[in-house]
Amino acid sequence: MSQDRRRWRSCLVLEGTDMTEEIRVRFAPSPTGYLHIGGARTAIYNWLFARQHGGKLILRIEDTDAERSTEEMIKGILDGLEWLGIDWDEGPYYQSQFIAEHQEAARQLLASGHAYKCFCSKEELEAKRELARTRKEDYRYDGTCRKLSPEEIAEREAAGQPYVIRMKVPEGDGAVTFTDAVYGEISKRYRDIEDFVIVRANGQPLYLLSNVVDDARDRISHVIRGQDGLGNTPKQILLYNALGKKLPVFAHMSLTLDPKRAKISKRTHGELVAVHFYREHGFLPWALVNFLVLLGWSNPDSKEIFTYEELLEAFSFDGMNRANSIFNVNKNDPKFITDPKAINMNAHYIRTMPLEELEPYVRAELEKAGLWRDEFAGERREWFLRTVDLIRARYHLLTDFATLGRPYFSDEVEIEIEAKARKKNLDKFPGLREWLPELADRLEKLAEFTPERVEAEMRAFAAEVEVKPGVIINGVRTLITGQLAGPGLFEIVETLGRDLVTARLRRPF
RNA sequence: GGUCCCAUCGUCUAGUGGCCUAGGAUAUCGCCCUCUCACGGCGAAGACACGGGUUCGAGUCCCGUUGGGACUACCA
Repeated sequence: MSQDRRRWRSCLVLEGTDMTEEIRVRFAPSPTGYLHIGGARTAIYNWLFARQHGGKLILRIEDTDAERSTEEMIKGILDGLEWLGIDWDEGPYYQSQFIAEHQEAARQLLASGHAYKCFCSKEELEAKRELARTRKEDYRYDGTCRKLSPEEIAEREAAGQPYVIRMKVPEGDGAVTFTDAVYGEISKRYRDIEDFVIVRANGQPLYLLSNVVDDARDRISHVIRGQDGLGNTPKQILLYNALGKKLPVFAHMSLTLDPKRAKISKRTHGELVAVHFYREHGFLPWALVNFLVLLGWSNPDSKEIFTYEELLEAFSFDGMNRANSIFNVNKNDPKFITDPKAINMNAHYIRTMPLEELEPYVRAELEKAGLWRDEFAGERREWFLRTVDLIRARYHLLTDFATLGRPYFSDEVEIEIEAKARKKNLDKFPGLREWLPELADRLEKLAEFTPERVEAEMRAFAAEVEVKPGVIINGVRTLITGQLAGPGLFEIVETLGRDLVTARLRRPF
């Protein structure tokens, strides 16, 4: 990578657009049923760029692949965006509604001599391609129909021969050259571009054409998309020029790969790469956004945790990395359901965000698990928030509140005891079978049930039965929470309250 | 195969020719804190793909090799 590329990157963004012109970007997913993290990342960058410049984000569904696009498929995408907090200003527009316009553009190209009708059949083409392959030559459409005389064309048309429309790529030594806002100057020689098809034999326009026509109509000023669009950009530029449309600024972003360096996809990774997977597994939307924005982008002072405002301030194409990045998921890892850094970021927000902002998320988890009680939002709200605050530092996912948090929010006595905890804190000291119920009686009689008094009582009790305080303390923790680990015991005791604590202490184990 | 793009710790990355004995984050390990586990604090280990140039000096510039990725459809 050359370093001078960096220098003009920031200027370039402004260069393509004078100040009187609106910044308009678009996110144009095909309706695959759900938003995957690669798409989400693209959407995020577009959204940030629009918001940063007071521009507009247009949502366009590229649904021309009819079989694949259903109402539900589209909804999956929209839900994902909405959950992430990405809002758009126009749309969703549907590419399929503009097919006539795409066809009209092709007619215009035909009329202006920028395109031509090609009567070669698929079979002929395949044969030529095969021949080239056996000869180890590289194949490009040979332009047979480009040389057809008007008479020959008329003749074939009269005979009802089907045809596709091909773009007439300029001949000679020239090249298409453009400056990408991330990748710098990209150049592709005409001779390396074949006369590509823009309209099928059945009259359906191809993506390359549709995309350009749509972007031009929607007055897109900056095309921010995955690097997989980089190779097609020269062809699209040819189309823009032939159509007499102004070029947008192109900004391609590196791709997101899996640990085997393959492009992440629904096929090979399934749910793991779906935004809704993260939603269902207890991610905070902003934590995901924050993580995703860092996948391929960074800022000079290495800041990693951003508020929305900070991100708007900091974001720039200057920080885009041109190298693809790896989304570090290891299926089968019992400890990490996804990239450890993503989880860490989620945990960071869980333990540091304002309690009132966390509250609705925890509530939703508890509701899902049947642990929610209305009083948590009413007379016990203060207790609820304090309890959330007490346990959140060791949770990584919102779902932890419903699983690991169960002993805290449920008033059932027979809380399940983890095997490891039972072994280490209960079984190891058989005396606890007598001591713990006895301790329950003593706690019952305590004048004041405060952390201080409970602690004093327990330590005194430990001294009486001649064991280290830890034996009693850990035994109590295990019996009243079922867990090996957790907050300080006396805080737990205070949160659970006397009745629950003594009840759980008296159960046999 | 052709074209284009890319290459710094396991992963995300800083790096704009001397501030680099290569910095941060995460993950891992250790110590401190402590009733446990986290959090927090401190520390350890861990990278410039390779080879040539250019230069007084190269992670940084150039060339090559290797490796990876994308594009290359009458898919989007």
